[in-house]
Amino acid sequence: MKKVSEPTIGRLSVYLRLLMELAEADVDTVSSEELASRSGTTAAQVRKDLSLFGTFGKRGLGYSVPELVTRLRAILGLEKAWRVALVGAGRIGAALFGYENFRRQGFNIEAVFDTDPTKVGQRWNGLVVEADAGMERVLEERGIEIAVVAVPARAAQGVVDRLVAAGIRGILNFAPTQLDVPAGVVVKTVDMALEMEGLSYALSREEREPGAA
Amino acid sequence: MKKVSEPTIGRLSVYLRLLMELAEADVDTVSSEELASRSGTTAAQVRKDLSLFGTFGKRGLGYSVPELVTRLRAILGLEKAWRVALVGAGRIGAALFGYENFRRQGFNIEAVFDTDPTKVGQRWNGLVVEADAGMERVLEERGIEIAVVAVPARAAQGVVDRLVAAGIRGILNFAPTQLDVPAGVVVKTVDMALEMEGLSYALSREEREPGAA
DNA sequence: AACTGTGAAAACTTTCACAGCC
DNA sequence: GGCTGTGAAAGTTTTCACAGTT
Repeated sequence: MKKVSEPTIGRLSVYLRLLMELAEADVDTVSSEELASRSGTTAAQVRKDLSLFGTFGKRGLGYSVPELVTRLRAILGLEKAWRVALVGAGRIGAALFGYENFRRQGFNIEAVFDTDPTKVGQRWNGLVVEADAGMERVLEERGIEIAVVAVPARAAQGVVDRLVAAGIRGILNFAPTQLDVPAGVVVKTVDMALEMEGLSYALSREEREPGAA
Repeated sequence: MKKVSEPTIGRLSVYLRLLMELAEADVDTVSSEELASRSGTTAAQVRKDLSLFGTFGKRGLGYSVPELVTRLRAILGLEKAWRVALVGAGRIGAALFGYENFRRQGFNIEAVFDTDPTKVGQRWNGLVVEADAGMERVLEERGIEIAVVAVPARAAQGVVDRLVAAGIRGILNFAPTQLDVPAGVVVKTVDMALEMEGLSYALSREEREPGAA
């Protein structure tokens, strides 16, 4: 298989979301042009992205919505349910825990950890917040595959080292810090402050040089 | 000025964060190599990124930490305090409201809106959650410049249209949906489900073809 | 006629490599 | 000697444009 870029994978996720909406509305065929306009890209880009994984469309017709949903779910590894642990039961952790879009795509949070003794023992919608100290054992017992790290920046690398040692190979990181992990472990960082600074840059540039995008 | 790419701006934010840590630790000089290794990029990339905005370093020596902090803050538009409104007082809104890194970089949340009558009137750390209906007036009265949209996907476009009509030109969007805005309005979307699907893709690919990055 | 799949071209981003300065 | 600033080269991603299929 050819090499597939990060932005391509992001767009595939977007297409999948749109396709699921279309399927919901009983639309059964869609063109690359339609997918493009709904996802803010171009028809050629949609076709190129999909063509990296096979030929799913019918010339003259477009793509079958149900088929493409199935294909994209397979490509993105969303046919199985992933077992997820949440490390850090603060506000960001709570937000994620309640985030419906996670569950819907098959990401099941099956353990929550925190160091704070006042949080340990709390019931979160049927799950009990567990002490950080027993994390490794619980991860193994429950076959957790993905961890969401929602702890303060200074604690993040330590947590990640323990997760990696416990065999976790996928990490979604909310701590605004660079994380070092060995090859074979995948980290995605969600950095809200960084996006906000991107806005700040764009807005102040518009003030300085009106007309710039 | 030359055109500056999105990834460059993201890296500048990362450099700034590192530089502030270095300044905290009273380090006064740093090389591109050092910045690069701490931010997961290359020395050439650091120098190229900075050189787009001026010549800040000293050959043979490196960069002055305090000077570079000042310069980057100016470049990113972080010298002023931005007035921010939060639309949606759910869990994601609450997480953002308490997020220290926002406040620290000068993003001050000065209004919170929600449609839910049980939320309206709640005190959030000194701020009162206000009814969505009065949003436009409050935005204007308080001179709000940036809005954070943390409402359900189906409500997001409607909210954004109202924000744009009220003169907001910068939006940080947490709703997993494509938003249409006129030219001159900047939207950054934080999409956690999308990042999670990126992890799913990477992990299931490793299972299928071991050894792939 | 409508629309996909895809090589080739264009645009963009990163890396290299070295001259120039401290 | 150490390190920056930067043109030129390499690599990557997007767009174009059209042959091919239904």
